[in-house]
Amino acid sequence: MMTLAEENYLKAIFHLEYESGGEVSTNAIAEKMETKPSSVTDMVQKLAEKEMVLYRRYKGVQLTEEGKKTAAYVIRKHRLWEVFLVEKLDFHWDEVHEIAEQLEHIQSDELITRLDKYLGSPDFDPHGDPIPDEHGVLKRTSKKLLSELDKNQQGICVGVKESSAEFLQYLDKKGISIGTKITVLGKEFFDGSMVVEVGKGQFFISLKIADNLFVQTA
Amino acid sequence: MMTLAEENYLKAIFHLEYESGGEVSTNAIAEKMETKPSSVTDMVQKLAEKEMVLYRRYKGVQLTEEGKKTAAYVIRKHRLWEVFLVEKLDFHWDEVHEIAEQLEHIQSDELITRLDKYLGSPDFDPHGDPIPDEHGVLKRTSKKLLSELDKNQQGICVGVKESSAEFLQYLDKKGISIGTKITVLGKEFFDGSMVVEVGKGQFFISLKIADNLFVQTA
DNA sequence: CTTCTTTTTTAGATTAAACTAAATATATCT
DNA sequence: AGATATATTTAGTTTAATCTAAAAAAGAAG
Repeated sequence: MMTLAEENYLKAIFHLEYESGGEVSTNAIAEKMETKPSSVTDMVQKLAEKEMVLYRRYKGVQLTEEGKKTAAYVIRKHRLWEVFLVEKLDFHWDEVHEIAEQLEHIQSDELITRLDKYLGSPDFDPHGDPIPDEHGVLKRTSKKLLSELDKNQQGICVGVKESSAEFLQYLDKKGISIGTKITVLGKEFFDGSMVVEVGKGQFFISLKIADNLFVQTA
Repeated sequence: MMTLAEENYLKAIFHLEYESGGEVSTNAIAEKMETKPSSVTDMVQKLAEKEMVLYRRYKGVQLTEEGKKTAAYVIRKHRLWEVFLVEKLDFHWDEVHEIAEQLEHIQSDELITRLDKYLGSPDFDPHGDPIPDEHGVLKRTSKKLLSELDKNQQGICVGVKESSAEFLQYLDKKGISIGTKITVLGKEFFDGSMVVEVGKGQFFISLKIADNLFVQTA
């Protein structure tokens, strides 16, 4: 069995591998986990003994198949709970992360099987991130930043990159929430600002905003 | 903040105080927690420093008001989650204890407020035990064992004392589940066996069965 | 009111997960 | 290549929660 701390490390390594493609460094893990590199070394050695990662001193870490499966399952649980919190308990999408961070460690396969069915086996969480299936496989997603869209393209808002209270308030004011369709009417080259259409309105959006908003394209 | 272990000790002490009325002994706690008395002493001293219990060496322990409130809240969370598991996820009543044992430690007042509302603010859990309200107050319950009923009395099944798979199968076969009305038609003095009416049927029940079934009386 | 038993506490050790400080690899730069 | 900087690991501590074994207090019995 995995401890809570071990599960959190596996999750962090999983995300880092996804971002970088290859092996993951001790420092990168330490930064993501908000801990010291020496603590990471300790833990990584324990995970290597449990055959959850391949570890070469001074070189880096890589998840084994077993490690990947375990990490994906924790992420699956996290995202399913987020769906539950938003869909059933009416939480706002930016309030659920910390609670899901706790719920993801509840140990009961039966619970997750039933929760998944109860929620209608969703493919994405409230932030637009894909939910791994029972085998740890992630659905391919076409999620990208609004700033990456070109003139005349459109996308559906699926989440935010960093959610400060002010930013979410701004979105509310502009009538943007999950599922809102956004069309790029114009794009300035020199500062990346845009004019977008949302519902019946049109307005200006700065790069800072467009760089912080995830959309899904067709 | 309370740690997971501390919360479990408070819960155990709460239940023991309820059973015995007065102060609780180190040994009693050790037995309930399935741990050694020396571990209990350590923990009880920590809880005393946090002013969750009153502790007099060699004498015993007693919850403070703060300790009672904290324990009742953990129990409230446990029982609300049990309702969720049975009502929403269709778990059987005897499968939910261990999962609720984990869920009860999730820290988020907002979560519990919303969960309670979502479940319709239930007063009892699937075992017929009362759910403490937001202030830690327990609804008075008239829950008793079926074996305590006299001839011609009736009760509504609210739970079981010890739930083995065989026993629950037996109940299923006889058409008894939560909410079933049971009327005592006759009671043998020398062995405590009964004849009961359930729905349209009448049948014989041994003391062993009647001693294991909780009913609520008017 | 001593003696014996039981209960409770103390002292010292262990494990998981973190930390600090020091040592050792690896990487970079002139 | 040699010097310096950076990354990583090791060694030794700390804290929470447990344990075993030994000591001390309380309760029971003659």
